[in-house]
Amino acid sequence: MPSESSKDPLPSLGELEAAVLHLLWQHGTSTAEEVRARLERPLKESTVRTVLRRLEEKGYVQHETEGRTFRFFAATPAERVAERGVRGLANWLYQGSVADLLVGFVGSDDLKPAELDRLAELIDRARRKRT
Amino acid sequence: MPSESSKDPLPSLGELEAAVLHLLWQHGTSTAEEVRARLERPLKESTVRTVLRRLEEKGYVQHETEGRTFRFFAATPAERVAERGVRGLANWLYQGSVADLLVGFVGSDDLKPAELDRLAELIDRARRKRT
DNA sequence: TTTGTACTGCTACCAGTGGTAACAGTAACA
DNA sequence: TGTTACTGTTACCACTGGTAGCAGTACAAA
Repeated sequence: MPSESSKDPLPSLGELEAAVLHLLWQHGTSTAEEVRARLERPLKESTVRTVLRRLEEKGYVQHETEGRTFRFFAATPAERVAERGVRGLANWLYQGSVADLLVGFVGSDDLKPAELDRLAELIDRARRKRT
Repeated sequence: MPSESSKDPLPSLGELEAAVLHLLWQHGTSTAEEVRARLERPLKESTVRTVLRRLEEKGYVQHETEGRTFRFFAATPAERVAERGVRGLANWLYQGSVADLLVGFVGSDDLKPAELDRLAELIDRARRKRT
């Protein structure tokens, strides 16, 4: 897949950037030091702050100031990233048809019956809401 | 989304690489010159051949020799790329659960009614088949 | 036989991105 | 007032992807 879903507003992420964003999703608002402490890799704090700043420039993260300390939080929920990703793939491979993209999955053994049920219900609810 | 679904065997593609692969999917086996002629951008043939070679190194493309000419073709069908892509997203965002990925996606209100309908139908069919 | 043409093989260059980090400045606190 | 905790800025390096030139080689026409 292309590294980026063409020119949509969510740029792609490196591995470390992704890991940091994950930590923010998992643990909520955090300081740079907290993020650093949670990372597997032993990194300098300046490294972590650079990554956080880049994530912020890319729009994935925001921060608020508490005293003189920055507290970072994810500006983009995982669902939105999921959506962008799926839509990017669909655009790239199937002229934007999400259904075409997912045909293979829904038809295969990838989804357990319970999951299918859950999806069906969600979709039903979304459809009702939209009428 | 991360530029690559971690360490899976299908590396990410640049924009031109993606365009070339698309042309191979669309038109089937082609020479470098044919690919070049079909690209919107006016590029030197050596450029196109470099791209083809890189795609081959990455495993997306293969070639056969016809006389002294290389004929390139896509080694990976679009469906496989789709699968890798979706699975990569699921791994990254939802510990591998494609169902969770879809749940977040469907819940995000961003699907058009027509897409919802098609998805609903796909899922319905899968459910019926599975009983 | 020579030479032009059509290919491939190899190499290069440059810009952008991401990982990693040092260093300088500044506010606060002991 | 010196140390401590932060932020701001800058740098460096590796890798990737777009773009392309040039050398070599084989075949075909003259």
